[in-house]
Amino acid sequence: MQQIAGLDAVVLARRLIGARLTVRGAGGTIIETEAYAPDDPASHSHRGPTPRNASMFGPAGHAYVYRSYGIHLCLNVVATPGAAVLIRALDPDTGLDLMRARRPAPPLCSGPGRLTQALDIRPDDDGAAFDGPDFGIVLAAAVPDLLVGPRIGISRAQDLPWRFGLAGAAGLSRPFPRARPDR
DNA sequence: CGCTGGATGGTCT
DNA sequence: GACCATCCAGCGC
Repeated sequence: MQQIAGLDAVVLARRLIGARLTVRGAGGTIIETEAYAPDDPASHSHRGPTPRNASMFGPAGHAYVYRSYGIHLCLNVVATPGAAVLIRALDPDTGLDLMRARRPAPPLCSGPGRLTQALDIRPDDDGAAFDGPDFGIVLAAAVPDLLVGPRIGISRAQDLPWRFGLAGAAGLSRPFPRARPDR
C-alpha cells in the first residue's frame, strides 16, 4: 500500500488512528493501535526472523497474523522490516450483521482478539496485502486528536508510550491512563 | 467496580 | 517446561 509503505511503526501506528479498515465486507474505523519495533524487547521480531514472524520481515503494508494465548488471533500491519502495528480496536460500522453472527456477545471490536473474531480473520490471512481483494485500509483525511499511553499486556518495555487511541472514541479496549489528548 | 484463574497451543529456552 | 501483543466467567466488595 503506497501511502503507508516504509513508515516507521510509531508513525504508522499514529497515522492508522481514524483510518478505515475493511475485511471481506466488514469493518469500521480504527480507534486503537500499538507499535512494535525491531529492536523492541516486546516485539515478536526482537530475536530475528522465525517461521512464525516471517511476515513481519516481508513487504510493508501486508498483514502479520499470529495466534495469541493459543486461542485468539491478532492482526498487525507490517511497517518497516521487523516492525508492525497491532490493531487493538475498531469502531465497527460495516457488515454489522456478519460481525454479530461471528461474535454474538458484544463488544464486537474492542480488543485485538475480539476484532479478529468479528472480522473473521484466519491464520492463512498471515501475509495478505492490505491493498488486495480481501483487505482494505483508507487513511483518515485529517489527523485526529490522539490519546497516548503504554502498551497493554506486555511484560517488557512497559514504559514505552507506543499505544495510541482516538480521542473521545467509545469502544477502546481499555481506558488510557493519561486524560489529555496528545495534540 | 476490581481481582483471580482457566482455556488452549505454538514458540522458545 | 515456561511464557505469552487475550478473553471471559466467577467471586468479593
